[in-house]
Formats: sequence, structure tokens, C-alpha cells
Amino acid sequence: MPELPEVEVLTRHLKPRLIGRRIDSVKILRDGLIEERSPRSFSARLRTRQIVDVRRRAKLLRLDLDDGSHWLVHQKMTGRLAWHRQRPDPSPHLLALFGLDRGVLSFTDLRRFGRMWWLPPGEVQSHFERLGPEPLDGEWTVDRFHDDLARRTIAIKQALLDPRLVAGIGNIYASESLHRARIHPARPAASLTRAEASRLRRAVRAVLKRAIALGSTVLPTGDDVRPVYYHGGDSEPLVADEFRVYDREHLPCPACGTPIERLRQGQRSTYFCPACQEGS
DNA sequence: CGCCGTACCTGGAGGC
DNA sequence: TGCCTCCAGGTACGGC
Repeated sequence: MPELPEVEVLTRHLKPRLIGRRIDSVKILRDGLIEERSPRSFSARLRTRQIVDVRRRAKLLRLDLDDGSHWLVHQKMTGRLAWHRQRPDPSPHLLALFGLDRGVLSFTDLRRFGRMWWLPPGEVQSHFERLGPEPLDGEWTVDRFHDDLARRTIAIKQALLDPRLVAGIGNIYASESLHRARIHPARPAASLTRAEASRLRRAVRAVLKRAIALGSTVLPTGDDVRPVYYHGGDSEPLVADEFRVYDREHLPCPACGTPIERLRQGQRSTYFCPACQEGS
């Protein structure tokens, strides 16, 4: 599941279903899913452990186990960690199954970029060391953001995607945040004034919070190539309906009606409104 | 340290 | 129908 909001919503969804559960069985169906150790030893570390907490850091899911060790899951682009009451129907993209004392966890991943780690007690912090501040935490201050930007010659859009600067922002919410802040994505990061950095920080936080409040998530089937963003409820609209610029090339800007344009930056697409986001 | 390109994968869309 | 190229949410790594 892609970006910070979707991982946050998943974390909140899984938390009540997983806390207190015991892992009875582990089945790893594909080499390469487990980092730094064999699937066999990974399975042995998890089996019979109880899950005591479920949290998120950047786009990583962190499950704390009752012996003080940690189970990390990164879904990357098409990975889906999903809870089921009963064993799910077979999927060609199923990579792992975890039998619990109540329910089943599955991990499917069409592109197989997703990864899992088991970390012994105390090692989880070193795993997070290279990550910058959480954008929704107080530690991500305007001063810190503005100072960090001042040292970078890359475009502001690409700076937003650098997890050392601020963690958890991906390609979609980077475009959305810049539009909301009315800042052109190609502006050199160091050229932003303090006022602009402040505006952008507020926009990032508002965009992420809004997506979380809507219950943004993607279908856990693993069969969709394109992400399918949903609100929480049954008949709720797609979160994608609220995107103001992302994947909307040639469509009118919701703010001013000017056609949205697409830009290539570092092999990724950026969407923006040339009228609202002036001045590269 | 910063920046850039590439690699990891599969499959859908669209052009011819 | 088939074949080809491009594109898709993320991050790590090597080279400069």
C-alpha cells in the first residue's frame, strides 16, 4: 500500500484485530520476501509469538512481538497485508500466509517489491535511523524543513520524496501538497522562502490528514495493477476522486479551470496546475 | 554529502 | 490477434 495515509489507515484497521493474537503458523511461498535471513529462520522467530502492538513508521508497518522482537513489513508498490476471518481464496500473487489463533494474515504482491524483516529486541531503532521526521509529528518544524531545503539543489517535488528530509510522502501526495501550497514542482528546493516552506508544510499535513480521515486504502486483492484508492465505507467514493492534480493531465484544475499539466522529474510523473503553481 | 541513473518485478494500455 | 513500448504507489545502490 502506497503512501503514509494508506499505511496509517491499514495500521489502525489491523491494530484491534492483531493485538493479543498468537502466530500459530507461518508459510512463506516465495524467496526474496524476507530480508537478511532465510524464510525458515524468519518463520521460526515468528511462530508461537504473540503480537503486542501494531504501529507505523513512514510507510513501514511495525508489529511488536511478546519477546521484545519486531516484525517489519514494507508493502512497497503493490504489496498488500490483509486480515481475514478465514483462510482467503488462493491468489497467484500470494507470497505469505500467517495463521493466527483468531483469523489469518495474508501478504500478496503482484510486483514482488514488498519485503519483511524480523529484528531482535533493540534493533528496530537502528533500522529507522536513516528516516527523517514523521510529517504529522511536532518534530517536523518549519525551521527544520526550511534549513533542510536550503542545502538541496534538487527540485522541491523530488525533495518531498526524499525520506531523509521527511518520511512517508510518495508520488501522489507530493503533487497534491505542492498544488495545495501553490508552489511549482520544479522550483529548486533551496529557493523556497521560509513563508513558502511553512505553507508547504501545512499543505503536506492537511493533505495527509484528509486522506487518513477519509480512510484512504487500496484493495487488498493484489490483482489490481493500478492502485484503487477507497474511502472506508461501503459505497463511499474513491479517494482518487478527491485528487486535485494527480493523474489528471489535461483535466481542469479544480481551483481555476486551467488544464493540469504533467512533468517528468527523476523518471516519475508530476502533475501540477501551471496557473496556480507559477514560477519555476 | 548530494545528485543521477538504474535495478528490482509484473501486467495493463495503447499504437501499429 | 500479436508485438512493441511505455507506465505504475517505493527505495537501495553504485558511480561521479
